[in-house]
Amino acid sequence: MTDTKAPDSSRRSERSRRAIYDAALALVTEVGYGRTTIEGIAARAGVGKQTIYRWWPSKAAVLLEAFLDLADQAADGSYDFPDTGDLEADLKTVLRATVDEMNNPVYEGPTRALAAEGIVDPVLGSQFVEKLLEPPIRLYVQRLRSAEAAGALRPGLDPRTAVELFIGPLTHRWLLRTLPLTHEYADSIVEYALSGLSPRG
Amino acid sequence: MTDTKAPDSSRRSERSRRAIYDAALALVTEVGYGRTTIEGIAARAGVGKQTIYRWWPSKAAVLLEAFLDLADQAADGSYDFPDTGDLEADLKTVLRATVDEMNNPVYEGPTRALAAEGIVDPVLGSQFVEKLLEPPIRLYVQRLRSAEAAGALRPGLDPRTAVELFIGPLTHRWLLRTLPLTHEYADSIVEYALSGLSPRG
Amino acid sequence: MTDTKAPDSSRRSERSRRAIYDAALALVTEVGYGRTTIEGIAARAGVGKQTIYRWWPSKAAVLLEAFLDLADQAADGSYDFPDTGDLEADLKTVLRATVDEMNNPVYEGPTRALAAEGIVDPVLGSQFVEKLLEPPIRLYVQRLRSAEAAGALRPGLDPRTAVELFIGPLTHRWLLRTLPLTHEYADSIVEYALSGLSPRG
Amino acid sequence: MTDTKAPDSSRRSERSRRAIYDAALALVTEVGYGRTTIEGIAARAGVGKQTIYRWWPSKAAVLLEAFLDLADQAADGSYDFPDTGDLEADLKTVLRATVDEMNNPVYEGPTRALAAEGIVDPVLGSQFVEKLLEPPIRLYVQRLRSAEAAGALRPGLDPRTAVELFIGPLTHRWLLRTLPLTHEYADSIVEYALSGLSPRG
DNA sequence: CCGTAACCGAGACGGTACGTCTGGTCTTTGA
DNA sequence: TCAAAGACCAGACGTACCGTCTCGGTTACGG
Repeated sequence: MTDTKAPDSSRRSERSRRAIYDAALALVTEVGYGRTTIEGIAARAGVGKQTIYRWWPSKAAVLLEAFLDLADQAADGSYDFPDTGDLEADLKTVLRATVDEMNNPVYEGPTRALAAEGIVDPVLGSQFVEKLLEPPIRLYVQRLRSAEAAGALRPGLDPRTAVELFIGPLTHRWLLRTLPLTHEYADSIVEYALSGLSPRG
Repeated sequence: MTDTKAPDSSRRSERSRRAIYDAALALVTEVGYGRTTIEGIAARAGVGKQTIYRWWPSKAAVLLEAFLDLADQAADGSYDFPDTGDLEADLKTVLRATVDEMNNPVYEGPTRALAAEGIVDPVLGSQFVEKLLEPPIRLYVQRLRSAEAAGALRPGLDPRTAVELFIGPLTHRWLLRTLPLTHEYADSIVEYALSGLSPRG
Repeated sequence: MTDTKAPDSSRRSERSRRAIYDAALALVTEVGYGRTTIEGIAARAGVGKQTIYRWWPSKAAVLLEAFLDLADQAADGSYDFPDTGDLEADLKTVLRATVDEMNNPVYEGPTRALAAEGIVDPVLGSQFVEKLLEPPIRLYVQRLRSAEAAGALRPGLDPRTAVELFIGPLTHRWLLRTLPLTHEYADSIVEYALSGLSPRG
Repeated sequence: MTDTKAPDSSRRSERSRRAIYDAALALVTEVGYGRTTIEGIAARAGVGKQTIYRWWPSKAAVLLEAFLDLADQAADGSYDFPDTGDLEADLKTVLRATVDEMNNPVYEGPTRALAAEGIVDPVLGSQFVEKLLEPPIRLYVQRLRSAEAAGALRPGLDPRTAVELFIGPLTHRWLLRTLPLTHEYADSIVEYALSGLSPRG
């Protein structure tokens, strides 16, 4: 046995959890992920270190939950994907919004830190993907299916692969900072992906 | 002035540098990036810690150089991009090779570690991009220009954006581990990007 | 404020303290003071370095306490000064014992090291004097006062100065190793100091 | 054989030696013995480290020589001991001068440092004693012999032991800082030692 | 008068230890 | 009965010096 005891989650202090979330997010934005330490979070939250170790396995896990909590509060369940009937316009709307989010300094720091951690740590990575990335991707897939039904897409395409044709390039530029992420770039991606690079017959 | 003194690189020990590269790569593959320490590298290389700190600013910088050195040795100046006249086939060849590299456990560990570090540290990130990513991208751009000249591409496309339509989705799957990276996926990306997702007129 | 935090001494681990004392004394006798390091003490005591730095400001301070602890154990409260009525004999007895102690290799190493450190570091020096040197000196002073009352000493002498007439020369030979420290020397000191160097009237 | 080569002292750079002496003394008075390093001396003297290691075995040896050189310059060969015919007065004159020297901050730092080092390192200690302490002691011995011849001392006394009755207590107070070193103390020592502590017959 | 052998300044090197910081565990204490 | 507080073992951090070792440059003999 490694775990001597499993903590009783019903007795968990809501107060402490909130304080830990707040402290973690504040520290990450103030000093960056690398200089954020568990000791620092505990001190700032007015909480014993053990209270953190009891409930989370790592600094990244704390931050992921804190970030999800933040996102939940912001989202109010408002998750949806526009469907005006014009696929190209809808995709541009969403990708431009994504670009704005990626350029928003409030989210950028923590998200980069989590993505980086997830790249190296598969367990965290899968949580990151499942909880943060998959939900919007599923909305893309839905929208593409409806477009296919409406004859706005070639039939027989794999929707997952198609989605990645849009978000792959964006993520690439964002993570690797090769070139600036702009609305124009988002528009180009949509146009190129829909029309194809080959000359039209 | 930040640096009070710059070391005299003409007196640098080639022997030590090589030993440090070897030790760094070995440790990263054996115990992972997170558990690789500068002390560990120094000990394994039979080198004083100061010899590392004298020449590199961080663990990541050591590893980046070590990895570049490794790549240089492997490459033998063989960098080129196939140009058989068949753009689609050439792109598939290259993307499949990229997939193989990304799945090769020898390169995967250090590359992920460096990418992750670069995501969080802009200075390292720009070096990572410039030294590892840009060279192949420039070959893509060349190939696309030659295709455009041959009438195999729609005229007026931005070649950088076009390149990212291919490598963006691949990088996305690789870094975020959303779905397995296969040759089939590489082929699909090429086909989708060239033909476009919209129904052909 | 210099000290940001003072550790809570009520939660101090007695186990660690003992282990540190033992390790420190063992190392000093085995390899000498100069080659005794805080890292070495910590390793030998099976203790984190911080546990030493938390409670002592320096290697010398650790050793002083360890040595005092050793002396306390040895002493059993047995501190006293002979008073047979024969001042000269009593002084010879005590000075001969002091000579024996100074020649005892078990005590010599640590004591010399502490004395040397105290000579250079006034803070440590005052502790060394107060805790190790003063107690026996006070016994001398008492004995001399009783001798004065008994008419065995010239009246009006400053007892501190008188004491130093005995222990000063001994300490001088011991610290500076000018000539060997023998019982004969101790006897001579007592005789010379009591009778004076001038011809008797 | 341990030393492979002995350096050729005839080719030694006088310039470097002087610069090293100056740097060593300056550093010791500025930052103290403990924080004076061979690297620091070399840098300050504008000298390669090897030039120090070539000619001296240790930091203490450098400082001892530097200090002897300083003393030689100050002394101008003026070494002598007053002999007015009044032994008590002569001794007080000399001891008061010694007290002044011990209290002189210019000499105090380096001398304490050397004494401390000599206490722990027997080789250095014997050099310290032989070169700095013995010469004046020999003058004392001479003066005491002349006093004995003049009938100012009890016959048959061991002059070395007698000398230590004077300088032992002084050294004791100086090194251990038990009580302040004053001219009055010097006078008392002379009086007590000459007349003795016992009541005069 | 010209090599050659040494010292010299400079500083990179393999190391050791420093004192600090953080990770994760274990213990005590107050509410 | 839990959580705050924080001491504990462990060990990496980056720095400072150690003493050794080249490396050119510069004297200063000795053939």
